[in-house]
Amino acid sequence: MNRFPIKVTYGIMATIELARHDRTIPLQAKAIAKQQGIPARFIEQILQGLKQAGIVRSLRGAQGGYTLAHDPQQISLAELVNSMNGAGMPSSTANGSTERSENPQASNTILSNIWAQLQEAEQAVLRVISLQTLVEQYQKLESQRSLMYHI
Amino acid sequence: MNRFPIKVTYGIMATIELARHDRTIPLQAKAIAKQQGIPARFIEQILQGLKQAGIVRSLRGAQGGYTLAHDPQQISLAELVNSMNGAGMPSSTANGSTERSENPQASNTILSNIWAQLQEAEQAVLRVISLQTLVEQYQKLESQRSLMYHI
DNA sequence: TACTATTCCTATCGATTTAGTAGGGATTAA
DNA sequence: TTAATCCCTACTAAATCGATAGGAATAGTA
Repeated sequence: MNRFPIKVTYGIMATIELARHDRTIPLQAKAIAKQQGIPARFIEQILQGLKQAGIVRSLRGAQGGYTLAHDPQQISLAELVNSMNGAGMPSSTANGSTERSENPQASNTILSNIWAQLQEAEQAVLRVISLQTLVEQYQKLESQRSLMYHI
Repeated sequence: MNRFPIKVTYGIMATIELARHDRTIPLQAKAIAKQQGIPARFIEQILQGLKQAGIVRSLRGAQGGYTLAHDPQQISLAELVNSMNGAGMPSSTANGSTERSENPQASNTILSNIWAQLQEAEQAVLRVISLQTLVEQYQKLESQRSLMYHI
């Protein structure tokens, strides 16, 4: 059961697709959408966010498209997920303080602290997974799938 | 920054309040609401969920209310959080399969696996924190707060 | 130059979830 | 019998999620 927001899921699928593609040739949003079965106009938005985060580069105009800004080994899943959850994404709240009331209650202090621990535990998992690893897992699963059809 | 759903936050606040209270005497939803500044009709619903999960017991009628079902040392934060996120809560989807499409894509397999790792990391953090610990932290912070007023 | 393919920017929209509110029935101590 | 309490169900406003839509800006190519 994958409970990542669909935006995060799509963003990761897109970067996997970019990583599998020749990095010297831009890959179009439309091509990624078709390949991975993602709504084209939606993946455009997500790619904008990934660009803002410096994870992908873009080239406009005919023959334009997107390329990875760095080597797949240098991109951690933490970077990917954080860039799509947090600020900088098109649909993120531009507002400065949408914080929940921040009452100085003891319970709030305690829960904020526990929340921070959970965040750190999550980051620890995500930091050790690279895009390269994802691509390798992807290729493996895809080749298994093609073997299935062979039987 | 506390980003637990407010339902979870309130539920934890309520159990802390119950743990601070004489366990042989039921504490009313209304009293908890007043003490912790939670909407009374809302905390009622949440307490229903905690009851279904076996975390609190209830007594109906005049002089009724809620008591903890177990010793605060025996109740982990994992139990609390899980009981309020998952099934059994009044507002949970009773529907059997609201799963997201479950397409057999490789990317979905990979992300499901990573999601499971994140869940386990979260549980590992929550399992080692007991309600007793929360109460101790709460008392400490409250006493600090009363010292502040003394200066 | 004109044409076409592409990214980029902003707005809108329907469905779902969240955070409550509301009404009233069931139960029980006094 | 009455008042206090939990219990059950429905409703609702606001936020968030998962898109869709229109069109401006840019760049390669004929």
